[in-house]
Amino acid sequence: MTGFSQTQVIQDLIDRLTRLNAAEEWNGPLNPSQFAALSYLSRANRFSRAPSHVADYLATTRGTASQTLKALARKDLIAETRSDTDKRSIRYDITSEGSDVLKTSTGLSEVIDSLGLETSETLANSLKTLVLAMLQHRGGRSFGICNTCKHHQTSGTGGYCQLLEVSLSGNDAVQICHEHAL
Amino acid sequence: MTGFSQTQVIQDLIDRLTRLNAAEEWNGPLNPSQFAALSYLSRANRFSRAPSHVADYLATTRGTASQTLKALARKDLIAETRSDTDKRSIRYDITSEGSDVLKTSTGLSEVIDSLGLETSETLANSLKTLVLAMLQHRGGRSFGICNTCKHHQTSGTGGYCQLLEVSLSGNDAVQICHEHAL
DNA sequence: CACTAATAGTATCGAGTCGCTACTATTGCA
DNA sequence: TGCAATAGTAGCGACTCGATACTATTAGTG
Repeated sequence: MTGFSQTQVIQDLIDRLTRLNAAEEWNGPLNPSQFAALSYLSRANRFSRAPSHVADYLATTRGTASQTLKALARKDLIAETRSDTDKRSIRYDITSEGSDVLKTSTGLSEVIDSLGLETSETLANSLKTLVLAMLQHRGGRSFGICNTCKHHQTSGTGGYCQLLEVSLSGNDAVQICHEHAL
Repeated sequence: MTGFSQTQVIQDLIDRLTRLNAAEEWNGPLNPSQFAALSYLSRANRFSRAPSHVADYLATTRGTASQTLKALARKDLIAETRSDTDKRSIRYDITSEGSDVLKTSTGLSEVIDSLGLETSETLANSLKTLVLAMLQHRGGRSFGICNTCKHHQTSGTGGYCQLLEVSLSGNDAVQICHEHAL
């Protein structure tokens, strides 16, 4: 009798998109969680590749993230490096095998590519708004690109982070940082 | 060094949205899959509540869908009804307990509600385009609302389906049908 | 400087997803 | 009548997921 509210419609669309994407992401040897973690590690800078950062980014717990990372390490797609300065912490770097796995394009990316410029522009903006609102709602970090951060200082080749007090390579500066703030 | 392509940005946003939504959907006694299946059953008409339809809608296999539905039935959130005409097929109807579980609002719906009319309108349209493209890409059904279908005929109180050759209640006509076509 | 708290990571548990293969009924069709 | 298609399920192995409990290590405070 009653129709559906706009909120319900959107929620349903997101749910379906989620499922379709997940079905598509069972790509090769990885499941969606592993794929997401691997993809994150490939784009995060060296200060943001610890299990706890992955957990934050994937909106899960440290325990679960730890297991997922161990699974990826078992497959030699990532390699673990212990920190010198803090003996508790670990950093996972992507291996060349890991990079190769990410290169195989998913069904989703093909679909997005076929969407047309204006449509994908609108889509990107809508999604950005929604994701930011979600993050704010649950008090999560936004994880932005290093060189768009208020702590970033340009200097010669790379840059400098005023928060961590380290100099940044050109590569560091264009990757995702967990400390990102505006 | 290199930036990110628009496609990559969108794919990442969808991945994050997926994870945030999934984290939010571990609502009460259900996991995301169970929640999605229950939600679908609450909105599907009586011709569309079989395990295979759920599998189609959730973009998974019959085996997995069967297990998820058994789990929901064990919790008395849905009840199974065997068909009289086809002794192979089963229909799962939502129980009142099941409806109650769906009433608890998720974090996602709260966020969408807070988004503003214009923004949510744009979001809905973008998502619709993307989901339809995804479905087309993988050859899935669109699962539209019964009374927007080309087989639907208005008649007095409810309607009539020319494909299934059955008369429809007013309730049937506003629910999701797996046979939906334009 | 010692002691307590916070933090980083992990192991383990139980329930469940997921793709897959194999299997049983039942129905449709030629 | 017989064979193929269809509907649903069981079981397998790998894995996710939240939760809890645990070990190191580091930070902060008196």
